[in-house]
Amino acid sequence: MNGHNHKCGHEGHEGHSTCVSRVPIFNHLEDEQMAEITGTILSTTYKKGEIIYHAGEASDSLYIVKSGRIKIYRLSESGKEQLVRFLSTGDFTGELALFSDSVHEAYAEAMENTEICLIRRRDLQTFLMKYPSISLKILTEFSNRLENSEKQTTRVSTEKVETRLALYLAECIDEEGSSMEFVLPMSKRDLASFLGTTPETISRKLADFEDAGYIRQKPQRKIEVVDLDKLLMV
Amino acid sequence: MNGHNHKCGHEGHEGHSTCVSRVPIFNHLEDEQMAEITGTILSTTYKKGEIIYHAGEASDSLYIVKSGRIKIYRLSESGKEQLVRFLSTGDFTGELALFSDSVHEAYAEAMENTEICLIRRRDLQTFLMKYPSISLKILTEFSNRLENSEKQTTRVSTEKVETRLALYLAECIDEEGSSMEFVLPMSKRDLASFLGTTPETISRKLADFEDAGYIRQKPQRKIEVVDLDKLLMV
DNA sequence: TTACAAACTTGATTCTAATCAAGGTGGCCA
DNA sequence: TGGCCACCTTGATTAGAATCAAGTTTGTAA
Repeated sequence: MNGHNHKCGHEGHEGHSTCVSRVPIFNHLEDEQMAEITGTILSTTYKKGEIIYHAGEASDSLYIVKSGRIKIYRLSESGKEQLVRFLSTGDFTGELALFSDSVHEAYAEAMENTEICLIRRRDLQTFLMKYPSISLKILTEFSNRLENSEKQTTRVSTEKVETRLALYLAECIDEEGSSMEFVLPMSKRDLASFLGTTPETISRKLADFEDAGYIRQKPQRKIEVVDLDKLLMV
Repeated sequence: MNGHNHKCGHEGHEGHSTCVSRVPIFNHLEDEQMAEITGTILSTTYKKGEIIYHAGEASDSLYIVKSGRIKIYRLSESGKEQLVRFLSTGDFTGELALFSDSVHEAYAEAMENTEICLIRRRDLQTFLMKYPSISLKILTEFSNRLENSEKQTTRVSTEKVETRLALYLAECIDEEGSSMEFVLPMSKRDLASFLGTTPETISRKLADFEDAGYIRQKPQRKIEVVDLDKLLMV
């Protein structure tokens, strides 16, 4: 395994003690319950670009992001890369392998320097039986993820690139609150991989949107949506 | 709601009492625990073609298939239908709405006359807290489903139709055990919707495979795979 | 058993997006 | 600050698959 690995918890190490208390799947527990979990957690750091786990590797831990950003991607049967999702603070991954396969099907890569908390399968299963509310949190997270994944499948199956891109931009705006401007959270290259197309096509379609007056592209991956309605009518 | 709905459990109604004991998410429990769950279950029947739930409808129940077959499909933003999965005896659905949205995102339709067991959200949550092992079963099922869904997204995003179809046929053979022959579990129309293509293209690609000597199409949706290796090299 | 509807096949055409190719731009490190 | 590398853009071409349009087959119900 890459990265620097060490036990944490009872050493009074500030950075680590907040690990459990910060993530949604645990922070609803009582203090002493959280402390119990903290005691079993391992902490690891990864540098930008390092692989956290890769497909085919046996898995026996849940990975929780303490700080930093991670991207999860898969390789298709023919070897092409497809971006699945991004994780940031509080998100977790590795769960597929924990509950079924025991082998990772995807790749996890640190996009910047990242701190990860690890819970071993055995410990996690103990906690799940002991504190059932943790399962409810994970079930909620899973069902959201499943919903997203199925929606994505449907879009890639039935919409053309233009529409997929427009919908994606609209979702970025949604998350932004009231502002009509946002920063693309990834390179266009990655966006292409995420939306199931090529960088060239992304480039062209964005240019088309701009020509049509639906959006305005600004420096530093900033995009201003000028006419959301028309964009969504594409 | 469609279908005929009635309480079951303590009436000694044979068909119903086995409802809980037959499904994987419950049948590992003690007899009296299963009996307790059975007491809260509602049973419903649907005729072929009836809609069990539809997108946008509020959801407050988990649906378990007691007998029959169900298909789950979604409509994309532009109104095209996409088949997501099939359920048969012992499978369950409706969970997305239970753990997060509370509104269905997909449609469930009975493909033949079907018996469904319903557990209300409130009851289910009680049981999940009381018997944590149920959560583990559902988590396992979710993670499998998530894995499938992400694999499907990746395939549709990165493989051409020919490859997707070949991979699908190969998976049918896998499930078949040692036989090199299987029956397509759905119409070609549905298969097209499932694989993110059109019936015409399915028809053509299967004809191509047959011409190339990789498969043989027989009456009644039967397909014999003659050369699996070459099929997978497509 | 016939008749009808749904499912399927095949052909011709069009369209979308991938691929190939060649610059351009910008960010970052030495 | 200069140079380099990764990212991005734009153009030309090709390929894959959708669409449109007839037929043909099949399953099913009267």
